[in-house]
Amino acid sequence: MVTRAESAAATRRALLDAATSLLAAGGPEAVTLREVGARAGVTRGAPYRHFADKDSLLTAVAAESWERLADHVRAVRTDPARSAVEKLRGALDALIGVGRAQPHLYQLLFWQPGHLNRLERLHRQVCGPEGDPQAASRAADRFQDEFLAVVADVVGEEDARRYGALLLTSAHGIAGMEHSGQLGTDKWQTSADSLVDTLIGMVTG
Amino acid sequence: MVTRAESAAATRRALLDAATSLLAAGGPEAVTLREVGARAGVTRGAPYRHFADKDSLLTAVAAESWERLADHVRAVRTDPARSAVEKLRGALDALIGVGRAQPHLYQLLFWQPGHLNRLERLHRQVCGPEGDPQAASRAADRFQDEFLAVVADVVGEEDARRYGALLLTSAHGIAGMEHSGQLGTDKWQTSADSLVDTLIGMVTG
DNA sequence: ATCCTACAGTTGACAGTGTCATCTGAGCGC
DNA sequence: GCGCTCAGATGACACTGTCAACTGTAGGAT
Repeated sequence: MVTRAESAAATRRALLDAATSLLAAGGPEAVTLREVGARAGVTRGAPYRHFADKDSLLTAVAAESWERLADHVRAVRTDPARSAVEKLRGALDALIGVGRAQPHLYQLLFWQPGHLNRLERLHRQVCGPEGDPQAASRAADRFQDEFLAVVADVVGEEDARRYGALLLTSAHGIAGMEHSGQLGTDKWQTSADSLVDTLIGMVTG
Repeated sequence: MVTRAESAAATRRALLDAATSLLAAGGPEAVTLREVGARAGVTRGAPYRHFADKDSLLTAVAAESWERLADHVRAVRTDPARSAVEKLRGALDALIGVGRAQPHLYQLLFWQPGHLNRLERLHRQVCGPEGDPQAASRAADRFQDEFLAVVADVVGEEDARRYGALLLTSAHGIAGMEHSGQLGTDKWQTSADSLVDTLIGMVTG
């Protein structure tokens, strides 16, 4: 037998897994609450016991992904076998790799939180904190902190912010352009990896 | 009195204007064919006489926006009052400016075409060309050509591709991060404009 | 002038969707 | 044991994109 809390936690986990899987397979349009519920073994109304609405569910998925990304960068950063520059490359590749392997999820990471926070933040100020949509922002923050630490190991503390912002935005842009297929053309005669090389060369040279 | 062709062209124009307006105001979710039709003075079924489906309508909106962007960069590039570096700044600001002023449209520019082309290109190969979804890609191509020419004026022909790709992806990343609100935090202590400065300094210095 | 055709636009219908009010039933404190 | 709480089920509603069938008129053919 299982306690009620355990059952509820398992359902919530199953809902998140189902949403993540559907998002990866077919984008946000494919994430329907009915299908999410079905894959989690519940019906369409059940998600509303765990998330305010569909956007909250997707925001929770984004939060988990940010957490994974932050953990990964932390693991890279504390790997004694890598040099500082190799760690930087690992961090950049991590972000771009998500864009490449899971474009829908990647888009969610940078789109949903911003879209939500603009409106929901005001909403939370009125209704009081609910803890949910903040989670994505905090997780993204943690990723940025890890990334900043990696950059600091390469260019030093005082230049970390300046170069970190440039590196992060550039990596984000590379991922986005690659995702939209505008880097694959022979017009630019380059690749994401080559651009990362150039980027790293700029801050180390 | 108006001819039938004139009437149809006017309706198509009104549909595009309505879709553009709705997109700017409330994002893709707010663009409903019923509301688009209502604002254009027709009913919900009318758009299907001009566009295959909702995605085609949005792709047409994206194509028009790419055209405007390309025209703007061309105007900047051929402005005799500006230096080469000032032209580069103008081109970068144009892209970032769209991201700032019309985030939903900006997202459409880089998201929809890539998402569609991946699947639709195969579809067109079977059903024969329809001319519509290609328009967005061609317009985006024209923008990139203009941008490439601006970059060539600064760094020379042979380095234009290499630096052009880096500048374009970086600008895209800056726009995206600013849009998602992740540049506004005091963590980075920088701004989109400041990053553009750094970027230009890197390729000119 | 009359018929005919092409076609822009209308209308009714259908399958899905997110969301909510209401109901049900089982875990758990008393 | 009783009763409360809450996870989940269910019915309903408004709204969406999409298509088949229909209507009316511009404009060429006779």
